[in-house]
Amino acid sequence: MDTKQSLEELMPPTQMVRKGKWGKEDLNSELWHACAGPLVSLPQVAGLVYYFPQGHSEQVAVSTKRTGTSYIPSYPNLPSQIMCWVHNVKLHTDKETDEIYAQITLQPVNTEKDVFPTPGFGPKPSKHPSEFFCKTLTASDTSTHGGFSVPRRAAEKLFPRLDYTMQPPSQELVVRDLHDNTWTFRHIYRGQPKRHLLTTGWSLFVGAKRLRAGDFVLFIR
Amino acid sequence: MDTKQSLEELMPPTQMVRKGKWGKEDLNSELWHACAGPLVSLPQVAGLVYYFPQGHSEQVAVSTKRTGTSYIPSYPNLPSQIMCWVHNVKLHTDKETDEIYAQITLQPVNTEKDVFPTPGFGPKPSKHPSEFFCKTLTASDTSTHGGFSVPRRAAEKLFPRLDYTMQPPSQELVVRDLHDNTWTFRHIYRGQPKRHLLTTGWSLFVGAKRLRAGDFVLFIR
DNA sequence: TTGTCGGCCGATCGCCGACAA
DNA sequence: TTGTCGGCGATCGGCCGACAA
Repeated sequence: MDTKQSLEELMPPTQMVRKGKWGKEDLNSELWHACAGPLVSLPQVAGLVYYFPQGHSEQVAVSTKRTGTSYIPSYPNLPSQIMCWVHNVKLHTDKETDEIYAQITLQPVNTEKDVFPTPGFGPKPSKHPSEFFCKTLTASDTSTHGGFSVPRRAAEKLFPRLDYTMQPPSQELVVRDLHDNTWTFRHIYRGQPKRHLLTTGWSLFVGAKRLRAGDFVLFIR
Repeated sequence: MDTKQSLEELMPPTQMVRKGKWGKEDLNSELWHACAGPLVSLPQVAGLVYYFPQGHSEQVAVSTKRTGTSYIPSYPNLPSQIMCWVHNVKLHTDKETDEIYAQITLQPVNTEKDVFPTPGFGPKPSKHPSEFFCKTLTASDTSTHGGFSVPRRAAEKLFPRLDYTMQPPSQELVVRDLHDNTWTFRHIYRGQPKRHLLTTGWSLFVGAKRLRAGDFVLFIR
């Protein structure tokens, strides 16, 4: 199972956000979109969209692996697309896997005229964070043998600047995940050649999130 | 959370049964009743029972801790007791906590005459195992520091007899839980004064079942 | 009779730079 | 630049009898 881990830096100390409950809407919305990627944009509440029943049905058939007697009903007389009014859009994250998804409540309408027109319609682009970094975890990253190797650019762009007069330079990174849980990592710059590492605290995170090589983490500022 | 752990000895090697799926009905039924205790007896399928809606509603209200907007509906015109025909009785165990419960399917009837009479009605006592032992776990039992201290009477009555010519006397105990999972424990008789202990394998069981001091285990033969 | 503890030893964790891809 | 490894010290797991409740 691939698990996307998102990390958000709001301000020093660094914060990491993981999929979860939405306490601060702005914060988590940005994180959610960071995980979803730039190609995903959600419809606006009170906007008009087309709902494609067959496409949805096929998605459900693939994503739910039912066994035995259950089956997917088909509705031959259903139109291929249904104009709908967007009642509500709610961002979610799976509490176990941190996988993100959105819950969109739709109400069918016959024509556009059935809906009270609202100025400013149309696909408004969602806010995607400009400062982010995503890394696929290596075997060394998830092993109990050591910590997390931070790509240089990620550390320099997103993490609070280290005091390089220290020997070795290091700091405590306090980070929040999407569930509003906080995690503390030791960020150190050491080794020959020099590299950024997350050491103390990282293994707790790997264990709690059950991360495996191939999963990925996402940092945002 | 208190978790009841039941252990069943069928024949040497010793077996332990924990709440779970019902492969062998006889085996698990006996275990289920061992966990439920002697005061619990279930109605027979095709028998007649009285259903008390208010009592059931109060039970549900207590056991489900709903927060916020949900509420328990009340039906003022419902009779206090409803005569029912027992369609089905199914034994269950929670896969996470091993807590036992029964699912009883009822159908309301107006009078006894609506039901085709069957000879041999009445509360037939459920089979309760005669040879069993139950122990509340101590801090030492669940600690990572050591194993499980077996009460002398339990070991002598339920476990296969040790070969006391060995130094120290010990054997491998293979045990099955209610989910039909098997567990292997080293059973040894040692120490000064001598006592029965479960050592190797016990900590795996404690970890997998997330047992805490205060939970209890139940052995049956 | 049995719950808790100190002692002890081996396994694992986790921090380090070496080295190479 | 960064993934993997050997080295190593610290911690933890888990088996033992001592001791006392």
